[in-house]
Amino acid sequence: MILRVMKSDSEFINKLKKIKRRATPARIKMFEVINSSRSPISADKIVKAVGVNKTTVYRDLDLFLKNNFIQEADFGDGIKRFELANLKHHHHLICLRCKRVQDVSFEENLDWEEKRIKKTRKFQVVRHDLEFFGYCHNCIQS
Amino acid sequence: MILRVMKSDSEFINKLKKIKRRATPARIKMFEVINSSRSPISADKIVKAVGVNKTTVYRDLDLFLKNNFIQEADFGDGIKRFELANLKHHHHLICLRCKRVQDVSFEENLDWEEKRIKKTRKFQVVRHDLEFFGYCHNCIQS
DNA sequence: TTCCGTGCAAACGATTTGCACGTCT
DNA sequence: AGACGTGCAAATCGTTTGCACGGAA
Repeated sequence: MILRVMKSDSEFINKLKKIKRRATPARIKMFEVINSSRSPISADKIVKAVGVNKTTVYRDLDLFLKNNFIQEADFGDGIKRFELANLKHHHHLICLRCKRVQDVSFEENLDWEEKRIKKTRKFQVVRHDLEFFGYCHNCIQS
Repeated sequence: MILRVMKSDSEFINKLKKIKRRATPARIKMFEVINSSRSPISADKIVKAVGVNKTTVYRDLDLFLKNNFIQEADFGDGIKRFELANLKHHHHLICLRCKRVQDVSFEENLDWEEKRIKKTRKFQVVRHDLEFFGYCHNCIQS
C-alpha cells in the first residue's frame, strides 16, 4: 500500500485560489518540496531547499496548516516537521539510530479506542498522534 | 483503575543512592512536585514550584530521565513535560480548549500492532507515543 | 582533594514579530 | 488604494553551556 503519492502543483494552486491567496513561486516551490519529501520535513530543510527567507517559510507553513494543506508530525525532538494533509491516515516508525522515518497504517486504526474514550470519558477526540520509536531493519543488522 | 498513585520519598531517595548521587533538598522537592502533579508537568512549573534555579531543574530532569525515574510526555506544543516513569502504561487525553490532561490506558495496548510492525517491517519498536487531542466533557457542555 | 550540586550569566536554536518595501488586483 | 507577499533584523522562549564557588565524601 502506497501512502505517499505525488500530488500535482495545479491541485495546490487551486486550493490557494479557493482561499483567495496568491500562488507565488515561493509557495509553489514549498509545496513541491514538501510533496516530494519521503517523510515529514522540517522548516529548516524547506528554507534550504526553496532558497527563500525563513520568515516566509514559517508564515506560509502557518497558512498551509490553517487551511489544512499540510499537517504537523512531531517526533519529540523539538523540531516541527510537515507533510501533506491528504495522505491516508498513518503513523511513523522513527529509527532512533539512523533517524530514518517510515510510514505505517493500521487495518483498523484507533477508531475503536476513540469510540471507547468518547463513551467512557465523554471526551470527543479530534485527532491523535502516534509515533513508534525503535530500530529499523538496517540498523539492527549493523 | 487508578494510574497515578503517590510514591514515597524514601523509595526515590534509595534510587538516588543506588546510582551514587545525592538526595539533595532540590531533588527531593522536585520529585515531590512531579509525583504529586495530576498530569505531566513542565520544567518551568517545576522551577516555580521548587524555587530552585532552572539550570538545576533541567540538569536534574536529565539525571532523572537517564536513570528512568521519570519519562517525557510530548503534547506537541514545544514544551517538554515530565511524569514518573513507573506508572502503568497509559496515554493522554488533552483538551484543546481547557488544556486539562487525563490519562487513559487500553485493555490490550498496542502490543499487537508492534508485533505486526516487527514482523512485516523488521522494525524493532522500543516505545511509542500516543496522545489524543479533543474536547473534554466540561468543554463540550459549555 | 576530588567529586558532586548549585547558581548566574551567556549562548543556543527554533520560531515569531515589527517594520519597510514591493507587488498584485 | 488596499490587500497581500517578502526580507531583514530583532525579539522571544524553552533549553543548554561555561564558569565559579561551596559543600560532601
